[in-house]
Amino acid sequence: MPVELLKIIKEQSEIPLPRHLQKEDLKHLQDGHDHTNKYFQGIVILSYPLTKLSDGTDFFKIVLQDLDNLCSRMNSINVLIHGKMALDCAKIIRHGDTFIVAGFKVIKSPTARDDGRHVCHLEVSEEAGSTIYYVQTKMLQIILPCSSGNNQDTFSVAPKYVYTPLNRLKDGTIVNLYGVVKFFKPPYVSKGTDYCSVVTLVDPSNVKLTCTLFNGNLDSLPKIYKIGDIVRFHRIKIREYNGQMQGITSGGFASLTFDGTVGAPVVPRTSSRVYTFTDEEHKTIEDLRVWAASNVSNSGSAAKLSGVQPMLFFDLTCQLVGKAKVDGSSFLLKIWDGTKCPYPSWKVPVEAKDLEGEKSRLRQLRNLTVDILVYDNHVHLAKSLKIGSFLRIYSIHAKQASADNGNVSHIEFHLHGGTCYGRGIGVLPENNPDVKELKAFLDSVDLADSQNMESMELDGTYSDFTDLESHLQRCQQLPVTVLTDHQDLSNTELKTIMNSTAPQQYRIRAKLRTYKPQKLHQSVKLHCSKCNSLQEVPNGDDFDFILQDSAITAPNPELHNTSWYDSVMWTTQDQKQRKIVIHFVKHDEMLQQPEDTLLMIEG
DNA sequence: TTAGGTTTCG
Repeated sequence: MPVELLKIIKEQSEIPLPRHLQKEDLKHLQDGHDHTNKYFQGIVILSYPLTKLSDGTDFFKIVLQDLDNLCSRMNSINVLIHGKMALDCAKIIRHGDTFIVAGFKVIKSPTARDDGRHVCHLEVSEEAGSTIYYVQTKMLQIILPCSSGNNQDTFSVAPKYVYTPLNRLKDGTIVNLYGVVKFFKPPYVSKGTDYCSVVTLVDPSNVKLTCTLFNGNLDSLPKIYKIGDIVRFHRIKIREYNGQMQGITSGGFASLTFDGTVGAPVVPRTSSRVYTFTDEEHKTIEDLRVWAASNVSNSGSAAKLSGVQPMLFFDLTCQLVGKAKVDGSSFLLKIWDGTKCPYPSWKVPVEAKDLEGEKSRLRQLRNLTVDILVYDNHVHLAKSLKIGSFLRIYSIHAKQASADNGNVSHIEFHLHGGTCYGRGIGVLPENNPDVKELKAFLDSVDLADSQNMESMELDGTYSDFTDLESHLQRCQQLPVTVLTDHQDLSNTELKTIMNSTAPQQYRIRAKLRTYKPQKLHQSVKLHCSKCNSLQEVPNGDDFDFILQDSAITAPNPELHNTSWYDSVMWTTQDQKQRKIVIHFVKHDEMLQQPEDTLLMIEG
């Protein structure tokens, strides 16, 4: 769990907590109990000086009072904060503020008998995966000139940030800014030492800024998941590059990212342990959302597997079911999104021993999973992905592969190398709204239904019709064909007809399984009016052979110089002394300029 | 340092 310390300067009507967290009552805090996904909220009534433990760890102790249990005799609890979080908390905590903590340990309190507080205390640290949400109830009006050397037990300094609109950026400055994400590349491993993410922002000044962000820690780059997300960057360096302003990470760079949807909760995504977030800034986000709704197109290329278009690129939100190494430069991801790809998709052959993932799950979902082959720079990230995690894969190429070598035509999914068009893989957290929606959908998928799909394929009902071109043709047709004839007959099941004796008249409604002739040219025959013989139109190879054959026959002089072409004949200089005739086709009985003339060559 | 938006070619 990320460690966050949320500091709201003014009183806030609603504290933006992740939805999965539930409030825990003071009475229910007991050691040995599961407090996962629970938070405890209290008012700071006492804090002790920041100290160091014997092992050098920073240590800060506070006492929280539970407002819901004020009437009970025992209504306070000790909270012991360790490490970096102790330092952070000591800087900002004041009596009377609201302190909310999740991801704490509940330990028997050795001092309970003496201090009369709760029999347990809470242990809070980064290592324990704790998160603190901190609400400062009163704005401190005094801005101290310098924060170093302050009595931090008494005062905290709320830095006043100034944000520069994108049309006011100057070369060589370090600024704070807001922007709506117009384009982004999810973090990828650069050729240097860091992760890199490229983000293009716009704002109501209608100026675009492309930022190149580097950090050795993946978590420190902005957590952008889609076009239209809103970011707040602090301390980004502005430089001029190719005649345009460019943003680049500077030493103290920090970012917050917000969902850009109007009306969605304003909950920042960040890895910063301490950050300010005022009512004023809350308003800025809401204003930017409204502006973006009509000024930034977020009609990206998101698709479901059921909606993929061959030969196009698309973004997919999905769950990882399996993964396997293929070779040095490519890696296989088996994913599903609960929908069925309407085209036969390829299965990348891998050794069973190389395939990671729960065997029973892979088997259960095998008709709904598709293989995505990722290449080059994406391999490193792909390898690190956890089975079951939720992903957004950006700019997957749905490549149409035609039938050859005994394969039916099918669709292949590639995540090619490079990062053009934001190509890459992003891991979505469980609390992401799109993930929640996908999870709910995956839970609703009737897996028995997909098993039926499989049995259809096995008996050929489906596989005889898996030619991609046929699918494409079928998709282009109207979905319903109304037959106007024989309306007086009701439909009869094929089973009944098979068990009946001929002749009978029936009307059926059935799915097309196969048809003949398979190729259009087989529908046309060559007919000789003299001998009345009927022949197949020759296929490609036979046709070549016939042409070769005619090449050794001398041109027919009777066919020279007609009303619609002029003919010229010459004899080749080689030993074969072939006779070749070129017929220049006339247009309106006139010869054209040579470059405009249709030529027919004989011999 | 890295990348500096604008699809691979497996």
